[in-house]
Amino acid sequence: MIRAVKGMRDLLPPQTAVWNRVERVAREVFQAYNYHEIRTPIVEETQLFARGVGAETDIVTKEMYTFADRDESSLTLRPENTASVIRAYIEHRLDQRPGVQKLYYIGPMFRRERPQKGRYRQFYQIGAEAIGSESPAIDAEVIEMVVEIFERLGVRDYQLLINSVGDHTCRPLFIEKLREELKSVAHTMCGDCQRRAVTNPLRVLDCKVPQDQPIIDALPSIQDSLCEVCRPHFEAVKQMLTDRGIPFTVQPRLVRGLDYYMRTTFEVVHGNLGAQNSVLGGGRYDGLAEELGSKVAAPGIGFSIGEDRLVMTIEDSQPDAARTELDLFVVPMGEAALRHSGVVARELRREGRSVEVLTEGKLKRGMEIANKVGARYVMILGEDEMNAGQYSLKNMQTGEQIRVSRAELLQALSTGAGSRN
RNA sequence: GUGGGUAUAGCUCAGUCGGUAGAGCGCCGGAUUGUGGUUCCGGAUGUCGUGGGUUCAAUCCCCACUACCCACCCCA
Repeated sequence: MIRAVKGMRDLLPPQTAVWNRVERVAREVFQAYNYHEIRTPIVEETQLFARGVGAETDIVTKEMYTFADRDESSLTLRPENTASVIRAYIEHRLDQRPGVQKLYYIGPMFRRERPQKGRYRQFYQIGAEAIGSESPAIDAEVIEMVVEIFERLGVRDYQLLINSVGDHTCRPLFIEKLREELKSVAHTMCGDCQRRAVTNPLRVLDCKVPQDQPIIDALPSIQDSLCEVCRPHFEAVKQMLTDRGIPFTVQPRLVRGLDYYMRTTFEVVHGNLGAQNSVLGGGRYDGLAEELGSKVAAPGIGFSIGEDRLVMTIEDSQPDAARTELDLFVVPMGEAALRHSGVVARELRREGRSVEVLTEGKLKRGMEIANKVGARYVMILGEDEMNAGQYSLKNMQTGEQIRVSRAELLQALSTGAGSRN
């Protein structure tokens, strides 16, 4: 048997109904904030991610699907989409368009990690980028927008964490300071931290080993090291979130794994997700465009939602979210009735009803299937009905059955004929 | 890349102290000639993950492998 490759899954109905709802709501929110869709290729030159995401990051060093094209150029399946969006922004000179460019995307990303709960090798992200402004007002608006998506989806029990990781001026200074401090205490920490203390001191702050927590608490906080530019920027973001009544927690230990983040970073975590409890991550990336070779600056901020994880939380908390809907199930009896059913079904479908016509099997079989697929109504079309020029319409919820003419059919479906009030 | 767990029907699982397997749900048919949901009756489906070893005999014991799940790492 040929199976889907490791870490890549088939999404089947009725589960796909949840995915569609998530994507529909996201698009509605993006529309409300004047964000417009961008679709970039799934394959890019490997260089884009090496330079954009960071040559030393885990994503680039060990998680990318990279392969040689037939002309020997190195291509990579996108592990994330921000680098692509910035590439497109530069390539198509979107800086020449008026105002801040507000773009969103929905699509699959690829990282070759060991799969586990909430982590797949092909996973889906819903993300947005606001490019062309350094204003903290944009940061606040972007964060507000993600909260709006969660709210409209009815997701509860999530927590918004924010931080500022500084910029090219203050972050290197902070890292040095941290490295210094760690020299004296690292040997008392877990093995991973001892390694990180040398390779990537910021990640020490992220350590979850309980014994290390008191030590980490005593380490310097980035919040105390922000420079004259970053500090007021972060203060303004917090103020504007407070203005909007959006609850948040400042998490000074929040460090993101992609090199391009600077100043504002944020994350949304949710319980019931297992170890991978981060359902959204984002932040500002003011130097990214230049890193990718742009002559013009393109300061921006963006986020991406782990759609797989978001869908998981909704499936857990809203069991009826995965439900398919069918307005009418038509059961014709005989060749003439089948032909007639096709014509009537087309009419109703054009009026926006979902209609299914039974093509084989007897009436009883039709009723069973209609019941199992959850059809609201069944229309029976047999000899009696054909002769009378009327259809039998049965409300599957109440069991009530009435006779309607072809002209009355649509109205009967709309008004919920046969239902109890 | 590392660690732990699990592999038996479509799904969730039981089971055989070694004698080639069962339940619930689901699916199909019947009781019902033109009426579903409840009920009753009946049915189909498994190379018991793969390969090797021990044995008269292995789904069960031993070895190896593979797959899946969870966790670490890291991230969405």
